[in-house]
Amino acid sequence: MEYNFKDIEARWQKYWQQNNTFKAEDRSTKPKYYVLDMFPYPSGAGLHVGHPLGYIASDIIARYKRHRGFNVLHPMGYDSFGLPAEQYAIQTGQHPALTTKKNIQRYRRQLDKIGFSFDWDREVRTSSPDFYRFTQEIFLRLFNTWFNKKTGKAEPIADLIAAFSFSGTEGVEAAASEDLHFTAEDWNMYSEEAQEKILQNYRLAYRAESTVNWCPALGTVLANDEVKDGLSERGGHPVVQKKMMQWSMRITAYAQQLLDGLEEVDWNESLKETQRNWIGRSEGARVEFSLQGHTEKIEVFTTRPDTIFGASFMVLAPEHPLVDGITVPEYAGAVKKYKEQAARKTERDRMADVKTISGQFTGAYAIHPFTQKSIPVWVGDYVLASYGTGAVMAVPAHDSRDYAFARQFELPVLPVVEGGDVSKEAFEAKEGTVVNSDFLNGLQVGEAIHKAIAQIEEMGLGEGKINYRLRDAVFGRQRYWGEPIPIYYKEGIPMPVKAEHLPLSLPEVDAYLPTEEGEPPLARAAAWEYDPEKGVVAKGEGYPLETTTMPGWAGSSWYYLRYMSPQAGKLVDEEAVRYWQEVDLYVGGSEHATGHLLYSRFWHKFLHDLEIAPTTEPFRKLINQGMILGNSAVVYRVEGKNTFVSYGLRKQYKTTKIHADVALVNSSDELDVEGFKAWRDDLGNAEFILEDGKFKVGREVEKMSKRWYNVVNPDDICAQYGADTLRMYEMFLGPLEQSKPWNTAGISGVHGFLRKLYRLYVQNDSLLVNEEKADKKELKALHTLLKKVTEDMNTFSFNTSISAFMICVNELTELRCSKREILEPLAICLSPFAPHLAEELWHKLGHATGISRVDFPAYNEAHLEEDAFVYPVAFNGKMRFKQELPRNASKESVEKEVMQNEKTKHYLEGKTPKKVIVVPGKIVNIVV
RNA sequence: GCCCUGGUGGUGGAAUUGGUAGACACGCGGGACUUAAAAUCCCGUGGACAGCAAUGUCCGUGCGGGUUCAAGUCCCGCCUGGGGCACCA
Repeated sequence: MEYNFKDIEARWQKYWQQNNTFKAEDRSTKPKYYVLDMFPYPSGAGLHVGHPLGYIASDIIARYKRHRGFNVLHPMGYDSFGLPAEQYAIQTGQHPALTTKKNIQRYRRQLDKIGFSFDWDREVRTSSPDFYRFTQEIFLRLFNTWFNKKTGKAEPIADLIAAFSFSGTEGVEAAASEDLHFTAEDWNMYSEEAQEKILQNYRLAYRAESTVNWCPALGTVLANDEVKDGLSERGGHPVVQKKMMQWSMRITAYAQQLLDGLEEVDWNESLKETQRNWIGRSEGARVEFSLQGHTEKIEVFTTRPDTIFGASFMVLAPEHPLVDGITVPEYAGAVKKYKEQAARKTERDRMADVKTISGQFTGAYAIHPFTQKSIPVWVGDYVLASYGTGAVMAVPAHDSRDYAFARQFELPVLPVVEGGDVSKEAFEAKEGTVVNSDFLNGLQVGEAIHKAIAQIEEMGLGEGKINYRLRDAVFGRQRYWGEPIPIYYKEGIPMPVKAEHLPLSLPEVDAYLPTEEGEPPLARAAAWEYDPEKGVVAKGEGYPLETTTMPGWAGSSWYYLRYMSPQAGKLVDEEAVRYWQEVDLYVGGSEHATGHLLYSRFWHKFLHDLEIAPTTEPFRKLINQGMILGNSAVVYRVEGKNTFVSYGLRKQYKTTKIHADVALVNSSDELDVEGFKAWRDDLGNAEFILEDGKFKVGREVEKMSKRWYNVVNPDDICAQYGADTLRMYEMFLGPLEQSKPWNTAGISGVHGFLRKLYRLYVQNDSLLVNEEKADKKELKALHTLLKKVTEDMNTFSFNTSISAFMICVNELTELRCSKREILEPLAICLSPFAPHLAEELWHKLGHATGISRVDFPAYNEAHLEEDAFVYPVAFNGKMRFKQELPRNASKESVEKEVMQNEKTKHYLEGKTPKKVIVVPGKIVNIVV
């Protein structure tokens, strides 16, 4: 019997399930290893071959670590709240819970076929009330916490209230939306409502009027990372800026820690860089400029305080609160008009419009703090209200945007750093000698920045300051299919739902759309009010409950902790968490760099402050698997006709491209014409212009998507070649972290390898394995493989491991080696990659128990050694011939042997070499 | 514009980190077995030139320089694919 993967795979998948083979222990004397995949959103389309790529890699590591004696936690679950299920519900009226359940079942079936070693007892689903009650608990903990800058930690809001009633804001250093000042008397006199309003300024989960990304098509707000180029990431709908009362997360409190934490994790550089860019730390100074005839001052933030003497005008954002107050009557009309015009522009317009410079003079003047000269104050939309202070001191000589503005409105340009020619463009380099700057003259830019800040602080004009680009994350979504926010409103004051009433379950609604008044879907629920004694009650019987739900990233920000104790009746079981600590290896796509991976670090640091999470970072090592791209097939239709032309002849016609289903194309790019005709109604009577009797398609590499008909389903591959072939082929395709197109053509090589390997053990239904002693060559073949695989486990270079397997098996086949001494370790080594086949072989070798926890065979360097080294002999660095020499020969004797060789003499042509270089074990180079 | 990454045969990709470039696989060409096909096995396969031949010589890792006995690998200057940030002061 040939290698019958169908039987083998079905048998061992059943065996693993029945024996609970991959159950992880929460208490163990073994060392632990936690290897995690980013859990999927169970979409209706099911899995394509790109999805399992990362899961296969993590499964290889998980299985390998088990062989190495680790207690491995390798769980899987579903990120099952989300927009697609909800939109499907809107269209069909089906409850999203139902479609989600169906999709999960399909995912599970597909995953099971590939033979992963997940501990399914630990499965989590973010949309399950058993899970989201704890997501809600974390929300309440965030609500009840403020960030103390002095300790660098989250602390109970009660402590802050105590501090306020004792000494007001004096001595309090808190992360806050606004810098507030009041005394203890003030605080104690405030109404409860006023006090709560102030507390919202400090809570880590808080409500605030903020400018949000509103997507009218989706009817909801979006976080910054969910917006790409002014369009929603899901669906690509336009997004506009809108002011709304919103729940937010004070992630900015942790900006510095999120930045610093990147130093201690083992992630790739580009991902760290993406997060650094997103956090966007910039060092500089806050400086106040007085205004002529006003007591208010304009505050600016600058990273170049050294250029302050070059400040020749100031620009306020159109939304800046001082604009109206300082504008002189004769400019009032023009300023008003300008502000309106700016307000009409969406974020997208502004971005598309970077080159048009617009602005308006206010008629007001500020006073330069050092020269006392008056400088004009303008309004301009290139200054953003949301960053820094919403105002800038313009130094046109050394900032290109200020420069463009100055040129447009003919404002003075004063160079203060040597090295540029400001007649053409701004000189922005952070180097050179400062000039025309009084006490800064002669200093280098770096020194001047420090001195300027020192002087600004001494004169009480401001201070050194660090700004971050990172914004607080909008947390409320006007949607149905998400975690309800456990808050009710008592006389308008947000109050936490009591712990005993969690989970606050999603109510039934009659439709999944917003109400006619524009309220979120939850406002439709018949029972969506709250009584602190009874819990959720019907309309009119309690206080109104919050109607927005949490965003998609809420559940995924802590699910990795839940896997440690998935059945615990509390957030986490302390003992389990103490044992598992953190995720040792996290595998997932880099598209989550500024979303999930940042938010979960934020929550983790918060939970660490509460002493729930033992570590400061959640994911020790992170690997981004590349995307598997689709290899689309395109056919060329002659314009205006229902005639298609083969790829090679397309240039002779005027054609348009049409995607064809890749299932209709064979590996030589030939189209199944009859299948294509039957594929779509309009193609039934299509004509085809062939080349050499065949119709060829063009190929294009694109994202794998239903839309391009280029989706390859792993089920089909499993049916045709088996899961082990699929697993190995996906790894063989190329480096894990690289994106690459799927190409089914190459799969035969890997499949052939597995059959060849099988034939080492079994032929004609009988076991070939014998008990003879292995010889040197056979041991070398095996140990070369063991060494390569062992080393590749650290670098995730599974593609080269598989090459090593092929070399080893080719060699053993050639040697006709079927010795147990070789084949037993070979089966274990294969187990992480092709687990079904490895189990089968292990069983055939006579072992009654499974292979999964058998010790991984160690390689022995002694078996890799050769009796003789083959030294390449080079002349002037060019290789000419090779010479075999004893392994333990000294440098000198190698040199002597080589110099006496006939060929050497031939190449030397009687000349004496200038130099002879012997690199032991590598090369001999003779320089003539 | 700034930052991070890559660029190697017809294709996917190797190369012990400065030491025989192109491992392994696909594809292609040739052969064996077979009535035939499938399957399997063997040989060849970067380019150019010379030779009946074994073989030999030269050129070759995006481009141009440099360091070195020796460069895909290190340094300088460009070109180019992918990703991130972006009127962020």
